[in-house]
Amino acid sequence: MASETAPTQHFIRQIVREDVDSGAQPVIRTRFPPEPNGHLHIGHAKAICLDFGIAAEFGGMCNLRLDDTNPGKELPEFVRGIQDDVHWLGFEWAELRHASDYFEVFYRAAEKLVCDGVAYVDDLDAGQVREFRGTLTEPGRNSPFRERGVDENLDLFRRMRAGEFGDGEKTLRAKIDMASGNINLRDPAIYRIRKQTHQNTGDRWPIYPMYDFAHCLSDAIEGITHSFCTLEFEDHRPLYDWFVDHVDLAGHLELVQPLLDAGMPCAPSKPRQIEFARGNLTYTVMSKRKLTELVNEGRVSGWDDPRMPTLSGARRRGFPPEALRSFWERMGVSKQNSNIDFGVLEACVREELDARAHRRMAVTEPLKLVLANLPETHEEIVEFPNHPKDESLGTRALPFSRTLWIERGDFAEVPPKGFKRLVPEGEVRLRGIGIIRCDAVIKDGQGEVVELHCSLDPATRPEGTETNRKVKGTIHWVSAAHAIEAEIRLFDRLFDTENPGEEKDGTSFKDNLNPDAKRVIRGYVEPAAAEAAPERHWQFERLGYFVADRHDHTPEKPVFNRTVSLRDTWARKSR
RNA sequence: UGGGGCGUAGCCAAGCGGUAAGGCACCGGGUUUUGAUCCCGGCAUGCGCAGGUUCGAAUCCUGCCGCCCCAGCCA
Repeated sequence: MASETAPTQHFIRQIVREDVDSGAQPVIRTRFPPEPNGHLHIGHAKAICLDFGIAAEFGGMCNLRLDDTNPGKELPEFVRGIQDDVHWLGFEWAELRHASDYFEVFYRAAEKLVCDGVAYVDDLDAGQVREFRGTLTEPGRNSPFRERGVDENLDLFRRMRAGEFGDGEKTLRAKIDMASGNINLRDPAIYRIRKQTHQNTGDRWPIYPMYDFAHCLSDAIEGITHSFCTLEFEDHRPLYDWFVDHVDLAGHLELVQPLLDAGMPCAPSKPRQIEFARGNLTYTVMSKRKLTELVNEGRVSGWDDPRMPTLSGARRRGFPPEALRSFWERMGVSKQNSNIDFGVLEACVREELDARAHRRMAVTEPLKLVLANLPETHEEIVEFPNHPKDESLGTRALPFSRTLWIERGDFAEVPPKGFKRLVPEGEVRLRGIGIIRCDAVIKDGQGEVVELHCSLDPATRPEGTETNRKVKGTIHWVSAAHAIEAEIRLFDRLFDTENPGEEKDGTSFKDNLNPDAKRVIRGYVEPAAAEAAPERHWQFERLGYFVADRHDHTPEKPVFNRTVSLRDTWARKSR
């Protein structure tokens, strides 16, 4: 396992720490609250790590709550996907909830606001509401329906619930302040009419609560102490507090009775919303709209395409969940908008995989190499360690024979300066075998190198007298007669510009797609690599980290995805 | 003369009045049967700018400048 660096101090940890130490919040409760209207991506992983991580760190609990208050956008397929992704990342929720579990409570809470005279039914349509709202610099005006009496409001609201009105005909609004500089406080909508089937509650409700109303009350219902969300909700916080305070679930437990009756224990809290900055990554996009476009237009094979920044894509690509977690831990949490270098993530992936991926040999661009001084029939099995540093990972049997495949790039007739691999008349070490010398270069009619004839120095074999003789290069190989042909999918960054989502000067983010982000080739792998179970990670020595494809790989027809290449200072230098 | 946030190295980020942590990247060097890993060293006289307070300021005060978010019956 990769070594965990000390947790970086950040403001959220400090706040929670203080609340715990002062006794203000002896038990920490958090929640991860996605809307089930799409798939989770690496950006969501930051929130997941924070929500679940803080709870775990302070001995508290974290719920998974599906914020499903807008029917029509939400699908059961997404709620399943979200659960899978959170589990895969390595977290377990205390309770799985849906905001829709609380619809009855929300409704009662809304009736309470009506009775308290701080909510009213408005007949204005969407366009009129917009006109009355004012602008960023001008105050809004009161709706003509703002001063309706409590009885009329209550009657109207009940009829909204009974389904007597059509979509958009009426809304329930909070009576706050149409002149507020904070537009969220200009009589925000609490309920809208939407006669649409809901993914969890079917056709039971013709009206649905708005996010601002449902979210804070859901938090309170679940006894959430610290409610983390992203920066754009900062100006919603006054409204969050307004609803929590005016509804006052803790002081009106009758509102929560439906939950108690349903056997859902409930001790409402006064949750505190704390905002942090999202984490963006270079060379990719995270917006749901853009990701959806890539999927729908067939630019990628699906939500779990290994090039996608979705969690299912990262999984298929071979990014270990531990790497995603250590990545976000390393990045910290702050309120500054950021654009994190994709290389940091890759470094985390390499760190994790270096520690635990078994080594195997594979050749992606084969060139035949014959060890001419070995007998035609020479064949042996060498025992080779799975890891250069961790002996506990054991060994595997590696077949070796007279005819091998090596990497075409490991031979050069006219070597560039600094080249350490095989050249005519030159020597190089064959990994795990010994030192070979290139005696002859065989070419075809076009002058293309098709075969190398080499001789193996027996004294440099592991049991020989000159095992430790030094040569400058070591190359990898597979035995031609024993190697298994495999499909190898070489993945790279999805986009070839740092900020593909910018779309300046009328360009589309899709113009920045990296055409080489996926290359499918056929190569050869040693038998012990082909045997892998799906999702097994290997390091193909000198090439990179690969994973057996979750869906397409079988030992008979192996398919490996390149997760990330090895760090390559040679390629960088010779660039 | 709308409201809310944010400015510390190329990218993240700690710092909470006592003299700029750490990671990634980058540049040197060492070890190495993976040009990997690992190990050592270098990388902000400087914290958006300008003033002020103080023995002492990235930290406090004032004024500027820059960037982000908000006018859904989305979340």
